[in-house]
Amino acid sequence: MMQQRDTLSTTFAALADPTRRAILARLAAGEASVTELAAPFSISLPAITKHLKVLEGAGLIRRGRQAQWRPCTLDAQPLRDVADWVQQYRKFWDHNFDRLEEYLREMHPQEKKS
Amino acid sequence: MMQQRDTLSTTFAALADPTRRAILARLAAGEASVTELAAPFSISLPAITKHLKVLEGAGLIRRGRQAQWRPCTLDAQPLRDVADWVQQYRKFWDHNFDRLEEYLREMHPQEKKS
DNA sequence: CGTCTATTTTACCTTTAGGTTAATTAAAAA
DNA sequence: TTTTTAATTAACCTAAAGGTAAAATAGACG
Repeated sequence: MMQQRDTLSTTFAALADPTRRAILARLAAGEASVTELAAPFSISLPAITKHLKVLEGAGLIRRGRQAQWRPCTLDAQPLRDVADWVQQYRKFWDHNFDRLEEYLREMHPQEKKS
Repeated sequence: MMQQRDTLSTTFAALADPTRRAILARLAAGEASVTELAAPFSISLPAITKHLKVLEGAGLIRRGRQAQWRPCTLDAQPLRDVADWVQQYRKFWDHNFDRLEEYLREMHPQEKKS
């Protein structure tokens, strides 16, 4: 019933699976092929392919071509949006939030927050 | 096929819906009843009840009782876990990450990261 | 060409997510 | 006690998520 999801929903949905988060963690260490990414898991290769499509659809990975391999690389940009979103709520758990925010304003005066 | 999800997966799944994120945003402004939370949306009350159960299951809200009302309040603790998780990837988008991390060490030497 | 390796597509299955309407519970209030 | 307001439960529907096995595609290589 939600045919065209907003970006943040797509990102969160992609992150809501431990296999996919493990794939991202692996890619943080560098490029990897589908078979390499599949190795730690007990699920089938087509299942991995599907997970990779979800991650690609969320813009969290990019895919290349080298012969018959499809090397995957991490793209953390959507994670930045997640960080920006969640940091709105920081004041609800961190009482030192105001000091941190002040620091960020001083440190990166050019980076405007929405 | 995933009968008992890990905490982070449950949290991300709860956040993967715009209605639920809007409910959290509303609760950031303070306690609200179910009817109040439902007001901005065009979906039925039972649907809201379900969303609230998902949020409660993820530990993102708590529910009280006042007469026939069930006031909801925000609990941002799981969002802290999200922030901790996503910040692992900060170096992939933020080149000033190292400086920020250093600052955090100086500012909050008592707060250890996992 | 035929074959091996890497990956995807197809077709299918089962469970879950998100929604509905109608009925029910709970508490206040007339 | 009956009614009104607030919210949930029950029963149901449809679509999407996550998985499978088997077949198909793509490219390297003997």
